[in-house]
Amino acid sequence: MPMTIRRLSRLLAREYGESHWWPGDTPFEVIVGAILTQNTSWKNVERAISNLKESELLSPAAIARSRISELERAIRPSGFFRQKARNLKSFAEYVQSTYGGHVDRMRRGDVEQLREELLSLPGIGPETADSILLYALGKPSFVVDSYTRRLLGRLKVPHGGRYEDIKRMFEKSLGTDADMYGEMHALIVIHCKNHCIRSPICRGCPLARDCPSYREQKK
DNA sequence: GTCCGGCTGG
DNA sequence: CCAGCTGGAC
Repeated sequence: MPMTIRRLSRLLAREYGESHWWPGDTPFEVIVGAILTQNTSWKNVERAISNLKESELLSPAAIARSRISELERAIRPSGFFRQKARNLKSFAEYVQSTYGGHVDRMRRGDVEQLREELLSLPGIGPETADSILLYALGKPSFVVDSYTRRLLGRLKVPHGGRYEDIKRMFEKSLGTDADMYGEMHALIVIHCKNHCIRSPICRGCPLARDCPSYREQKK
């Protein structure tokens, strides 16, 4: 049976249950995490966020008025610290000037327009924009990451290949519920960390029966 | 395609 | 020791 998104979500949910994922005490903290975790393990992001807390640098206002050098020192454990410090500051300044420092006000208005707005900021690409929309603001905007691409590739689920193509494919199959999107993306990450890593661990994989790559390999 | 990067786990 | 990390900009 060819794998569909619907079937994939059912199999992963059965295997891993609910994840209740993306940590963060406030929406702004979730956004900071989304920027810091770019191509970086969450463990290192936790250190960086912990440093920001100790330095009282976890609000748009505080970051907007902080010095880049101060930010760099705090977020150094999360890697790419020079660009991420600049990007954090420009995001904080954007929240200050556009939303009066209130992240919650970002929820108003059209999702597509807000997405474009986020994409126009430095250091905010498609995945980070969608992570912010989904996990910080609760908007139904599906997140596509390298794990998602790898998994679809192994399962040989046909798709256009571009970010927006994959995003739309998931959104068509999953309805318009933000919680469903969040859960699905989380399940994909958990699954790929467990099994669908670069050199796959197919023993015990809940998708093996439906995975063309597994069947090829077994020959 | 290449660069950015400290840190973790094997 | 070194491969890889829930990417993005150029």
